[in-house]
Amino acid sequence: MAPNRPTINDVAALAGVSKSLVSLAMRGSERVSPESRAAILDAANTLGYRPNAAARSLADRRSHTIGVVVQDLLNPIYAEIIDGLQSEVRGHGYHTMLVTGNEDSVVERGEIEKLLEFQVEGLMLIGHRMPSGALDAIAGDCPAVIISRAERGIAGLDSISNDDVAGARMAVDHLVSLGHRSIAHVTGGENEVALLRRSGYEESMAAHGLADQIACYDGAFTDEGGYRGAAAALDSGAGHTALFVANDLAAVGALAAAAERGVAVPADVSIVGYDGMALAGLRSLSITTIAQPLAQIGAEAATLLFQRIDDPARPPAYIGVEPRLIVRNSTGPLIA
Amino acid sequence: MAPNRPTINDVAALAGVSKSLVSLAMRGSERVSPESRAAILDAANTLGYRPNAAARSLADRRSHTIGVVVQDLLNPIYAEIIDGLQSEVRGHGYHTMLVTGNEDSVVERGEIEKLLEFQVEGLMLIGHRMPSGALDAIAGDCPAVIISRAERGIAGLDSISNDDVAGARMAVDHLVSLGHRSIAHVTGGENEVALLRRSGYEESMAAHGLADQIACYDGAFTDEGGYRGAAAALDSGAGHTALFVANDLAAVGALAAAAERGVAVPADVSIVGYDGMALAGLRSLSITTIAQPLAQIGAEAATLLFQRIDDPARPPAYIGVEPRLIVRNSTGPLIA
DNA sequence: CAGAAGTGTTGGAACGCTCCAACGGAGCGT
DNA sequence: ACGCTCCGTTGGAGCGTTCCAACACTTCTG
Repeated sequence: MAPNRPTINDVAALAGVSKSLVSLAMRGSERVSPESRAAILDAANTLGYRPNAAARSLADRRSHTIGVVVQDLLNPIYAEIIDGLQSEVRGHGYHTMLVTGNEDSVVERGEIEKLLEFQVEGLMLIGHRMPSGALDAIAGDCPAVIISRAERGIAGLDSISNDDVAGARMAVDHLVSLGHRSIAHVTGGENEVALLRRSGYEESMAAHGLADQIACYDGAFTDEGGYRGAAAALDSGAGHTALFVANDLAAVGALAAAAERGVAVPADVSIVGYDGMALAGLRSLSITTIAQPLAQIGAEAATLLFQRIDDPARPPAYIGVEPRLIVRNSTGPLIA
Repeated sequence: MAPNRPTINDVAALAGVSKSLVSLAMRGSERVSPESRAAILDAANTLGYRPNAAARSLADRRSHTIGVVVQDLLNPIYAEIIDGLQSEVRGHGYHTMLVTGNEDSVVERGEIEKLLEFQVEGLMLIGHRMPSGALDAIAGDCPAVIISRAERGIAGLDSISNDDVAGARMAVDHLVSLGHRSIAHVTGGENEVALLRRSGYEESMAAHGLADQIACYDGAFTDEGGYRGAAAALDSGAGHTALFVANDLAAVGALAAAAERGVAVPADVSIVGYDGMALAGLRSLSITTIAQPLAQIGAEAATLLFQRIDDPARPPAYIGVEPRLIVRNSTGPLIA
């Protein structure tokens, strides 16, 4: 810890120029003579000068930072989205500030507030749990994009997500095409995405004339939640031959519940997950899933955000990306 | 986007007091009369005032922020550590700024530089890949703690890690006690932690009189790396009956490689991982592992950091936490 | 060879906040 | 009535930057 960090004035003094010129040189301006530039860089170097970002952002009213709020780091799909995000954001010369909401909308609101105090120039909310009223307010303050949830028509707010209802239908369609009829659903809880997937399940079941077979078991978007829901389904005595589990993480838990009960997958029960997280694709899990293009979602979200930063008045945009069925070894034909 | 964000002066004008008093009130000072406080809060509210963090940190030279650099978000163990961290940091009234190094030491250095420009008051490096020279420099600039790697004796730098060598020995000891002799190691690459685990493996093999059985296959700390290394080990024709894989993520990949080859685990080959990530414990994977107390590591790291912030001159501290063997279903006795 | 057009450089104002010394007025004791 | 303290309050300086108008030179232009 240097007793006192060198400032631009120290550099200027050492280099024998004015602070203005140092400022110019540090930002790589053209209009600094080679000699001055060399002297300045030299001085900066020997002093260990580092520009103060707070002062900079105060002076030019730009923080060059965008805030990313992620619901739950423990779900690897968010990490995959963030990976896609980061490179895009860095490419635009911005810095990212990542905070977690801890699946608690109060904490989440607080963290967002903090980000706004930092004058972030844009906000990306990944898998948020906020009521839409709050979103309204946020969008009024700062360009924002919602990832993983469709929010159409809120002024100043763009969103990108896959079509969860369609995806859920694809899962059921797949199972039905394999001959399954008693297809249960392990839910992801009460959040919006979970509800969409659930309604896709119900719709598709009804469309196949299986309305009477609809059975939902409470779960969550965690391995533990999937375990719990699947355990309930398997222990119900209803004789389900297939499970559509709300997400991949939960599907891993469901696999565990099956293994624990000596229920073979897919011979006795087929399991379909959702999200397409990389881990689920490994041969040792090999979970059939409805995959979202995660990295692409991250990258496109960034694009959306920068477009809005350029033109804040632009009408709200929504990008829907297509989920895709990936058949692996956790599903198989119904064995009569 | 408000055309112009309200400032402390706007609030002061509306409330009919001075900006100094607003400043006091916003920070919850005792010495503001109830009437003034009410008027100020009211004005702030109707204007939608939000203090500017940049201006604040410029003025009082404190950012109230600590920077967290994580190597690779895709490895869930980091998420678990960060979870432990965050609550501790929030509890101290600090905010955290999280960036990823993308497993590239140049990017990592750049991100750290950015954090320092933001005047973070402390730095936590999780699983970093920097040469120690660079660490020296960083520690000179800012209180820092290294997580997951022991760095003893660098002034101003604390560190916390588990004992990777001892952990690796435990893994081998466990396998030997099950009767295995041809125990191969799938490495985690050339980084420091991977090398420690490797040397623990070699030491323990030698100690058991199995020096001639030592066999390392190149892998990485990723599922794909584990897959690759395990594939090489299983295809080598050396008849290994056990694999010690550098981390859990890689062990998942190793499981996949085994499954793909029709090699039963643990009947044909036993597999031990390292880290204790939550996912590995699920019944469907059930990987025997050397577990680190992840959340505890995060929390203690935060404690260490705040101690150093309080007393920057304190001699460097190192906390070693004990890894622990967790036996699951991926290991079993050698079947002759 | 005067005036115009650059080039490189400069000091000062501004950004929005916190800190500090100092203020006036109320309440106290003498 | 006087000074004293205490309390709530205030204006101004300062934090480290960027921006801007203006500067002194040099180099062109007609």
